[in-house]
Amino acid sequence: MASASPKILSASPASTDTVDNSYLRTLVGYNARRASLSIIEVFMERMAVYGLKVVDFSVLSLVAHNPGITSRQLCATLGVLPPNLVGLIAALDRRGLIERRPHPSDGRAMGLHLTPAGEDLCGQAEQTAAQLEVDATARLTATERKTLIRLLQKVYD
Amino acid sequence: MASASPKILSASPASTDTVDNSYLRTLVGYNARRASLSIIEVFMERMAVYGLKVVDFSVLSLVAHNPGITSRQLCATLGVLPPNLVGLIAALDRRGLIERRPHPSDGRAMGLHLTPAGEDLCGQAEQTAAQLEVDATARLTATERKTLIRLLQKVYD
DNA sequence: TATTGTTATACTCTATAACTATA
DNA sequence: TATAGTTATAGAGTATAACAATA
Repeated sequence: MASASPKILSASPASTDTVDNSYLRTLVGYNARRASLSIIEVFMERMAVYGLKVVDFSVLSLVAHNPGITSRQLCATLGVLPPNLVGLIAALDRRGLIERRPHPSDGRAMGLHLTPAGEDLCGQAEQTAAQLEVDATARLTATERKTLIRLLQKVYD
Repeated sequence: MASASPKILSASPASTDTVDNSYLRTLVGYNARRASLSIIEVFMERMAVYGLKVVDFSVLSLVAHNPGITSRQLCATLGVLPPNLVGLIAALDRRGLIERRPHPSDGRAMGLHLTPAGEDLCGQAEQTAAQLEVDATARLTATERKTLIRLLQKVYD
């Protein structure tokens, strides 16, 4: 965005819209958060088409690749607390995307499974996610994208 | 954490604590969010010593490097909405860390400045942040850390 | 005694509408 | 008319405590 009337720019540091954030930009945390938010933003937009929030997508995808997974395991994997997952699971159940079946070996737990409708929606959503990722990181080459993922995993693994 | 009794691991996919999240790990967004959260977690812990939240630190640092900056400019730079910055600024003012002076050329705005106490605290916090960054990304070499920052900025710039 | 799933609830963060005073 | 700062408020996200059923 080219700014208008740059004539009166004086020596005063924050006079117009020029803010010096060069120090914050030296911090990994600042950059990771900014990049994360910019990708999540696109994620939210495109998942809204399916009526899914980001965490809904994560749940569907994990259930798809781990049929019979329990709520407790989802919580541990996604960093969500059990009480906050209850309503989310119930909503996906009500929409007919997942099923809660009695766990084969633990009477307390429920095994989660995708319904055919859930399989279908999850498949579409995963394709959308793959495309979205490329779009949201369009300034990266394929190699850079791989490097970025490798370094990010090195941080949190 | 070594898991106990791995003997009874059967063919059932999500029987114990083994969850397959390999698909999610192919997504930049997932990895960026996980890495971001793991760094922010350490950030919160160490900033708590100064009674600062992450956003408080960002505000102090931006005011330090941009004396006279306005609330509006902080909002634009940090992605915070104006109503949500009001209480935050007021609290830093009450603590004697920043001052709100009338803006020299715009009667509606207030220019923000650090007090001597604010300068002091911000300096300490910035040093803590620099050390924290290295600790929170200890598995990265200095070169990898630089590369990571460059790629993250390429995503959101 | 410990754990799964659940309810109720509180706290924080983020978002929207509307007002005031200045531009 | 538009913008800076503010108030009030609503909504989403995240947190803890406690309970019933089962291990």
